[in-house]
Amino acid sequence: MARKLTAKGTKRRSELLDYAARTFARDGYHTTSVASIVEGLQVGKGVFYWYFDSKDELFIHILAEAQRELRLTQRDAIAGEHDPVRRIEQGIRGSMRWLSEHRHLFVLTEFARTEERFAPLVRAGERQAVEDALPHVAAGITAGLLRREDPEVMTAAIIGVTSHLARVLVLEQGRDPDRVAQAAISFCRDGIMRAAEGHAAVLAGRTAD
Amino acid sequence: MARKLTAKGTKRRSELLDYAARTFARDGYHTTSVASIVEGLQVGKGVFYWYFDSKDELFIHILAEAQRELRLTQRDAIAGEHDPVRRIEQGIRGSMRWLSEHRHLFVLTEFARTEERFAPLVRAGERQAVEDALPHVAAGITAGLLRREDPEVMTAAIIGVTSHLARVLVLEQGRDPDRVAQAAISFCRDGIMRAAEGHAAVLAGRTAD
Amino acid sequence: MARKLTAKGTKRRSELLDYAARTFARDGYHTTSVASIVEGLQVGKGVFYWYFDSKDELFIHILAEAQRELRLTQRDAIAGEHDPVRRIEQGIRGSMRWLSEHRHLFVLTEFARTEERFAPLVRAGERQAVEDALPHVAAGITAGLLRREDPEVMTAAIIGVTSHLARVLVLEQGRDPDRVAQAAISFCRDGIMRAAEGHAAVLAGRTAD
Amino acid sequence: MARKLTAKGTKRRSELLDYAARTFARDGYHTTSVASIVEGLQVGKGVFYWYFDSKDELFIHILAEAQRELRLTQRDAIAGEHDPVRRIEQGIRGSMRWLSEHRHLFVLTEFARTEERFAPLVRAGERQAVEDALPHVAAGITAGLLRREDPEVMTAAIIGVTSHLARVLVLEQGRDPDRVAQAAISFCRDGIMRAAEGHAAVLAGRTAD
DNA sequence: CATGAATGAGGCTTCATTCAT
DNA sequence: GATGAATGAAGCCTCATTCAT
Repeated sequence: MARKLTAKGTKRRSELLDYAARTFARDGYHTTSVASIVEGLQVGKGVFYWYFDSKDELFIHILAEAQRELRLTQRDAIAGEHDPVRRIEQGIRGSMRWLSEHRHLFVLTEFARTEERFAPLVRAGERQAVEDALPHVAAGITAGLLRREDPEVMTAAIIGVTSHLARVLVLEQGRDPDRVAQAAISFCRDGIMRAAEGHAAVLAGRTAD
Repeated sequence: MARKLTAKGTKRRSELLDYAARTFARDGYHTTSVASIVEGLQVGKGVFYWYFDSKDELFIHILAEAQRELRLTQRDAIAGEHDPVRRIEQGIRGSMRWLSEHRHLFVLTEFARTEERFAPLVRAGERQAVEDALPHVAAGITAGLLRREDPEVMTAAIIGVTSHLARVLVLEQGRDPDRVAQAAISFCRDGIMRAAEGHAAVLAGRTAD
Repeated sequence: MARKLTAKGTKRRSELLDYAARTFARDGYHTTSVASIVEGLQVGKGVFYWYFDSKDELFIHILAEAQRELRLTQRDAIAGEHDPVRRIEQGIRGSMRWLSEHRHLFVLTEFARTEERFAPLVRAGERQAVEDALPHVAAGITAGLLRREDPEVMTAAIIGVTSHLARVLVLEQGRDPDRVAQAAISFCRDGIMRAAEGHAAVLAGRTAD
Repeated sequence: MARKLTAKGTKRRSELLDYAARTFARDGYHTTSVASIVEGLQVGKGVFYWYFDSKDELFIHILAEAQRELRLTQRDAIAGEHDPVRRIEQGIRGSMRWLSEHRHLFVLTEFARTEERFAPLVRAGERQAVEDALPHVAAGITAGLLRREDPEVMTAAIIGVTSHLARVLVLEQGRDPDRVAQAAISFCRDGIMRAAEGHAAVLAGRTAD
């Protein structure tokens, strides 16, 4: 593609992008036909193929854009923050808010994972996310703030908590994203155990298994 | 359907179920045609429709069966364990092992969420999972073992950690499921923060936000 | 086919014949599958092909049998009657009664006409019906009882009135077949015009067209 | 459907309608595949579904259109005629001519009656036909021109004569429609009995049954 | 005789994509 | 830039028929 677009053209293109993304998310990628997209926008079929090479290309574009935006949001969220723990917390907050505001893009990632031609993109994005967060976790460990565990595992766990709570509590149950972010942070920080003595005892039991 | 099946028939049916599940997982639901399934099993097309009403019905069946099996595995895993915390830990171990052994069923759930005709099933299964785990979390709180937080949130977070680590570390990176389970447990128990003093300080900062 | 059948076999065969005929009539020939027939009778598919070579053969058999029965009914109805006009009347009565009692066979004839492989059978049956009735009409003319018109046309018209009233008034509206038969007879005998002088006048008008 | 069609599109659509109707009539509805229709018109398979939602929908459209046209023809045929008897006669003439000119549509109605999803349409059309003709018959009775019998029965009988003679004499035997129409009229007017004395005698016999 | 299982051609329909205007 | 029309491969499913047991 890479066409030079007029102002009107640019607008058309984002309309397509946005409408398609929402429809894909609501009805599924395969269930949504190109015909239904152009019909929904009241334009001819030619329009679609004027702006995009194919349905797949359009989808990939949506996906890439979503990843880019989420990443920018996270970057903004932690800007000006230097404490590694706070950076992580702000990252969680930023992600949660973005996910709640772009819920339709969330499910698209999920779908993309299920087809081999799209999956690499998702995996790359995920690796990127880990790479982005990893330094802060590592710094936290180095600074003696965080538990001395495999930082990659920790990072993955944080992402797991954040995205799952986003889906279940924010998207499905409609809870307030900031509150949920706070809960995710709290969980990630301290886990479920009551602090103090309890630890040692149970850990002892564990080791005995 | 609900056909009376002979021994041979029962076997065929499972073959179909299993082969289809693996193919759906590998290539995607829509990308896998009924034709390719029967071809893979070297049988005529009619065989498929002798055992299943439709491709959708088959898929739903696979999904339901997977949820049932995972649930049974979890039940078995915590059987004989009375301590709530240990129950949770064993639940995580059981789930992780099952997910690693049935990785193909994992991705199917992910896909199912992306189409409205399948999504309700997934959501129901997820609610079920929360309901199954919730009592143990609640019991842990009552017993003074767990932090006094919204038990539903905690449960969801545990599930989020478990499933995400299963995917990223076990399925994608091929790590040992038992080790990953242990890591998940550790994260869920204690979070990322180094115990002791750190807490109060940062929490104070948090409140000031 | 032409298999030697045991007593049980003969019964099975007519069960199939009857059930198939009713189902064909209710749902249509193509819409009724062999599978649905054997299922409705709670037998295996082998049974069907034990008694009949094919679905088409079965249908043709039903058709032929129906024509034969109707013809026998008509023969019985006019037996012992020597007056040509009365013979016609009794033929109408007999037909009407038979049609009302075998309504499902009625619609099958209608369908058969729409496919070239069955149509000849229907046409042959219809020719037969005309040939059966024609002599009585001809005799009526010779005897000076009936109008001196093309007897074939008259015969066809009588059949048309009978079958159409059977369908609309008896089958669809549920009226009493004997009453309808009487109405058909009355119409065929005297037409719609009031007797006497009216005729000439209008006929004169007609000729002037 | 309800698509905006260009001139070319409108033409295509009629081609499909017409070709399909003729093929359905010649070979039967089920025996005619969508594939054979588009092949016969030398177009791609998609063309069919560009203009119609389904094979069934197309068929229903053909049916409805045929009923509409026949009705218009009848209306035209009796236009300018005020005498009820003449109206009936002209109606018969018009119908006969139309049926002979659209013989392929005739058999389609017959088929439609044999499947429950189409049958209501046919029955509705038939009721309409009766309703259209009924007033003239009733008027004829009131005016003392027609025999004082149940007008609905008379109407149905007239339709029965007309359609049956159309099929047997015009379509199957290829006789001249105008001549057949005249014969139908004659039959409907006066029946088969020679006028005058015969009546009373036989009617007496009838009553004695 | 009878059953459950299997076959595979063929039917209807969808849909990404292309094209003439 | 845009439209309606067209293409045709491919998908899901049905069903008459056959076969092993």
